[in-house]
Amino acid sequence: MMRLSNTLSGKTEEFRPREAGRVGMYSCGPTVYDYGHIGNFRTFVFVDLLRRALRQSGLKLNHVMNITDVDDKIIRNATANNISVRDYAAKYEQAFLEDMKILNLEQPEHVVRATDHIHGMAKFIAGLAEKGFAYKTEDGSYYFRIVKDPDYGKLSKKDFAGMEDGARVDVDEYEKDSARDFALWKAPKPGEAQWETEIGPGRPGWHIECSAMSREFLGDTFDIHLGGEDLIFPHHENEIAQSESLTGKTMANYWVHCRFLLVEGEKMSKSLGNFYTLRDLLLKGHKASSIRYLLASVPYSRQLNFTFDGLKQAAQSVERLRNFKLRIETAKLADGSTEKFAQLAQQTESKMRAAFDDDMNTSVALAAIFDMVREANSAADAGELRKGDVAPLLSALQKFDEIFDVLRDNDAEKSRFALEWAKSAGKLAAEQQAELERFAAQSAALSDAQIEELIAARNAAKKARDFGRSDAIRNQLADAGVILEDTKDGVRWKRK
RNA sequence: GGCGCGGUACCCAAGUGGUAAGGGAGAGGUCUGCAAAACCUUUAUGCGUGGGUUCGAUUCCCACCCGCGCCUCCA
Repeated sequence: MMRLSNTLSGKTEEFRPREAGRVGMYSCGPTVYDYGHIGNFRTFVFVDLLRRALRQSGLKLNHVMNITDVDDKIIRNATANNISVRDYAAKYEQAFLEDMKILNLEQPEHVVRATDHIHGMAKFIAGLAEKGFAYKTEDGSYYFRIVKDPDYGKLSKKDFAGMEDGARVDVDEYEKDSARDFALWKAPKPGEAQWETEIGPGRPGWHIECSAMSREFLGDTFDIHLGGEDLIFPHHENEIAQSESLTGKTMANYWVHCRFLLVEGEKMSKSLGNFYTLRDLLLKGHKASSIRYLLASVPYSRQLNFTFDGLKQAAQSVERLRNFKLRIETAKLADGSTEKFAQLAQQTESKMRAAFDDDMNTSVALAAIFDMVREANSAADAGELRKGDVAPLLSALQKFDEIFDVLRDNDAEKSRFALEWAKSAGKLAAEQQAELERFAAQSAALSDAQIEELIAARNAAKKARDFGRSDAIRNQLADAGVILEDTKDGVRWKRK
């Protein structure tokens, strides 16, 4: 059974789904006002890892993720770019979905747009108003009345009881009863997106969408609510206030938050010049798998220090795992099998399972798989590995990759995608143009059969001790992006 | 100021009241016509500093120093 850090209780707890074998979870998705940055993706990678681990442990998932496609920033940016809010948001929603694919993030069972559920939100607010938790101001906005909710602050551990209502009201907040009250519904303003609803015209506040949509898809109470740690307050606190005030029930049993990502030890920010979108990194030549690996390698309950050195290290680590897989898949081995490898593989699977169960400790899971790789490599070097040993080892690798998903090598096509995107957006630097051409040349260049043919020719040349010719072939293949490895068992090759 | 997290080798990073996982880098080696790649071995008498508890602390307690987060839009 998995243990998870529950912000609500402040403890790491056994995860017990409400319904045996099934888990209902909600994760806060992106606000599509710009391209996603690596901080965003740390959280999304974590959510993806958790999804996969829960499923691997036998649970059936019902996971909802929202896309916030109307908010202040979107409206502001759309206005600045002189396009409609709808078109603006659609562009970045599309980009986000592309980025998810680049990072091998699975699609949640339900990806829901805020603007497709406006009426549900209006209805939700009407319900709150009916119970006295919401009030309407003169301009037609609605606010949540915090003094009505004695539990307010329970997630973020803030004590609002001592704050006398009115004593600290900011004079600028003229419309609200209390400075702490938050917007549920914003009255229409000229030029802004707005909807006609039963509570009047306007647009939803940020917090209400998650309350309304989670309830619609998951019910009054569900198992896990996920998000970045910065959402604890006010966003998640407000979701709880809205949902629990309306239904009188617990909204979610487990509130799990991913810690922040730092860049070179500092908070990522545009002013510090250490702000990177996923696409920035791909255009700098980093592989999608390196990025996913690095983001996955540190447990979510710890801050992750993202560095370019770390990214290189991650690339090496991924290579090591891929090379091992290639090695045991292609090795020429004697028949038979050895009990110790079956045991090793079995133990590795158990260790990984235990690591995931222990609050998604990905570091420990990685240690387990690398231990296996080292032991199996040693044995293979010593000639102890047999044909029958390959299957259990591959099985353990597969279990690993069902969660981490870094062994498939489709990095080149993803980098190429990013380059082509940059080209169409007019952001392509000269060296990136060259890189793009190189990709084009490579993919057009050689078929597998042609590669095999050239390798055979090189082998023949080597046998005839015509090293000039064999090296020329090796260079030709290298130019085409094919890397050769001479091993005891013959030549192994892979595309770069 | 309030609340919370962390300081472990050159870098990233687990972990535990009983003597430091894993990865990367470096060094050495195996393999090779050479090279690359691959693989192996190796690298912290010590886990921010000072006290305390204990037979024993990196792990618990106290103080201090440093870094980070939230408290306002933010993954």
